[in-house]
Amino acid sequence: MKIVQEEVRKGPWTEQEDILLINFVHLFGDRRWDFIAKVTGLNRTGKSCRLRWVNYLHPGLKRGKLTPQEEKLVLELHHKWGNRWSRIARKLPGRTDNEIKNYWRTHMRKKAQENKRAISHSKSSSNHCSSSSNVTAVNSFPVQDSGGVSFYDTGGPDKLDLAGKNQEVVKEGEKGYSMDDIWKDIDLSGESNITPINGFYDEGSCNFLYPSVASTSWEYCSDTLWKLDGEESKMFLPGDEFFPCNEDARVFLTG
DNA sequence: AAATTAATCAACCGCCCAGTT
DNA sequence: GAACTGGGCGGTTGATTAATT
Repeated sequence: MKIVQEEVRKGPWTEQEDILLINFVHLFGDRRWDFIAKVTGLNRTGKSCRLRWVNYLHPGLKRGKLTPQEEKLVLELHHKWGNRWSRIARKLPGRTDNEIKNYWRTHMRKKAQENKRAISHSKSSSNHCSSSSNVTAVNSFPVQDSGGVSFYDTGGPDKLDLAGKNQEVVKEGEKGYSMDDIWKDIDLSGESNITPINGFYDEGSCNFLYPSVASTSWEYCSDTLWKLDGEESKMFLPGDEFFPCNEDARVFLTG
């Protein structure tokens, strides 16, 4: 008899774990993550389950690269809100905060490198520069360095708000690269033609809602189980042997 | 073809906040 | 009102894949 409690599982999710999680989320909704973590018997934390659901399993998630329109929107919204990824993500249907965060990271890294190159080139080739102030900003751009403060943590207009939240008030400019600087930087590299995308999003009309989990529907589940063909998907329906793998869940389901 | 570097993605960590007891 | 707990968020890291040398 095994008495020692299994360690909490970490690392990549298996397909079976995914399927279990999907099933239980459809049953219990996407709120009670600790409970779900327990009843699934996955030995994952509630947080881990939530993350997996939100970032990967949620129906309606888009796959693939951001479209140019989405990229524009991200830039625009980041300009507006800073690193409020989840907030930005809400304006991009089907995209997660994680995805946007990753995109931004990549994007800004690329930008920094491009600028670095451009500057070193302009330095060596000539000393006339029409926008020296921008160059100063760009020069102070700390090129990606994992650990320490992220160079792309620009803070944005919400900086004070965030700083207060994190109890680390950072004066504008002390980090070397303010939000304005980044925008100057982007201007420099020819992306200044970002204009508000009318109609694509607006504060009041963010109506992109995934089908309510509470109103569990196995039809919409078919979207989620994209990897399964009809025959396979049958096996994940409630009542199937694969379904409740945990005693708690069995009790819960059968009453 | 192998090695190296860059880009991307998925997941964890730690902090904070809101709700509950 | 204090303590506790769960969920959400942003930051960071590690693994994988793609591109380049």
